[in-house]
Amino acid sequence: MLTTENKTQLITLLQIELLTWFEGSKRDLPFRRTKNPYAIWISEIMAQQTQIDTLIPYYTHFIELFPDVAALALATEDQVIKAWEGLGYYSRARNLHKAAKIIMSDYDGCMPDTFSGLIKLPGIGPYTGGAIASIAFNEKVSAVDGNVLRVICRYCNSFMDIGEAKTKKIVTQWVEAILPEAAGNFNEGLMELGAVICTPQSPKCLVCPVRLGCQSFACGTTGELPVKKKKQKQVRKEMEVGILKHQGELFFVRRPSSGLLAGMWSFPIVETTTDTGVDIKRKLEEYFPELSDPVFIGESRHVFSHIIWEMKLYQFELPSGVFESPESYTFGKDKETLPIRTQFKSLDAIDDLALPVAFSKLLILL
DNA sequence: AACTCGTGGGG
DNA sequence: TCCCCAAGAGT
Repeated sequence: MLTTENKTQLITLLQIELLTWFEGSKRDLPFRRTKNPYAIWISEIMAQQTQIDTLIPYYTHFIELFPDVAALALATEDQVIKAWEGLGYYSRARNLHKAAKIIMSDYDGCMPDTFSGLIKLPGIGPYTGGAIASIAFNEKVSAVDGNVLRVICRYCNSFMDIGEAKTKKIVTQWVEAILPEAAGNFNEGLMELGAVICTPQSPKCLVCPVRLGCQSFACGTTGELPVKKKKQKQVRKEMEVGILKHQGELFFVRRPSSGLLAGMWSFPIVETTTDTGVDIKRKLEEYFPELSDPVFIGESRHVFSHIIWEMKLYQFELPSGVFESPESYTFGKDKETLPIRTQFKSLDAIDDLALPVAFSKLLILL
C-alpha cells in the first residue's frame, strides 16, 4: 500500500517529467504550429478515432479550403463532405459544418472559449471540448482520450475496464485533480506519450520519461494493461452492386441523409437474397424498365467498423436513347426525409462527387 | 449501457 | 488472413 507521501511523489514526477519530455520531444505537427482555436478545432475533430499520420494531409488541405469559421459556414455541405472524402466517420464533417453555421448565427462568428460553451456545439464532446479549451484557451480542464486512459491506467496499475463509463469518469477526475497550470501541454503530453511511447502493443518502457513512477512498470503488469473487453466481430453482408452504363456514363445515387455513409455518393447497392444479380436488377428496374441482363464483372470486400460488405458487381446497359436521371432513389425500407438525388457521370468527371472508399476502390474494376 | 458510425496501419 | 485499434460523439 502506498503512503500519501509516496502518491504525492508519483504525481509530481508525472507532472514534471511529462511536461519536460513533451517540450523537448514533441513531434512537429502542423496544428502544433498555431494557437488558432479554429485550426485546433479542425485538428481535434479529425483526430477522433483517427491516427495523426492519417489526418495530416486532410488537415492541411481543409485549412486551405476553409481558412476560418466564416469560410466553413459559407461552404456547402457537399463541399465539406468532399474535403472529408476518404477520412471516414463522415458525420464529423456534417457536424463541423453545422457548428460553423451556429457560430456565425448565434455566437457572432466567434468560437466559444470555454469547455462548457464548446461542448454545446455538435460534434464536440467531452474529449474534444477539453482539448480545445486547454490547448487553445489555456483552460484547466482535462482531455481524456484512449491514450490518456491507457497511460493513466498503466501509471496507476489500474485494472479497471477502460471501455466502461465509470473508468473514464474516474480517470477524468484523477487527471483534473493533478492538472498543472500548463493544462494544454499536460493533456497533449499524455496523448503524445500514449501515441509514441506508451503504445497499446510493445510499449517502449525503457525510454519512457515517467517509468520511475509507473506502477505497472514496477509490478511488471504493463503488458496486461489496459483492461478492455474485446469487441464483437463485424456482421458479414452479401451485397450486389449495380454498375449501370449509358453512353459512357455511370449511374450514381446519393445515400440517405442518415445511417451508414450518410449523404455520400454511391452505386446502387442491395443486399443479396437470391443470386446472380437478380436483386440488383430488380432494384434498377424500378427506375429503368428497359434493362439488359446483368453481367458479372468482379467482386470486392469492404470492412467497416461494424459491417463487412462482400460485394459482387454486375454491369447493366441501357438501350440507346435519352434517359432522365430519376429524381428520387430509395435504398429500401427508408424513411429519409430529404429527396435523394441521382446522377449520370462519366468517370473523368466525378471529381465533385464525394465517393466513399467502399465504392471508389471499385473503379479499377470497371 | 449498448450501438452506430470508416478507414488505414501494424503485428 | 485476421486481429487489434486509433487524439470519440450521438443516439
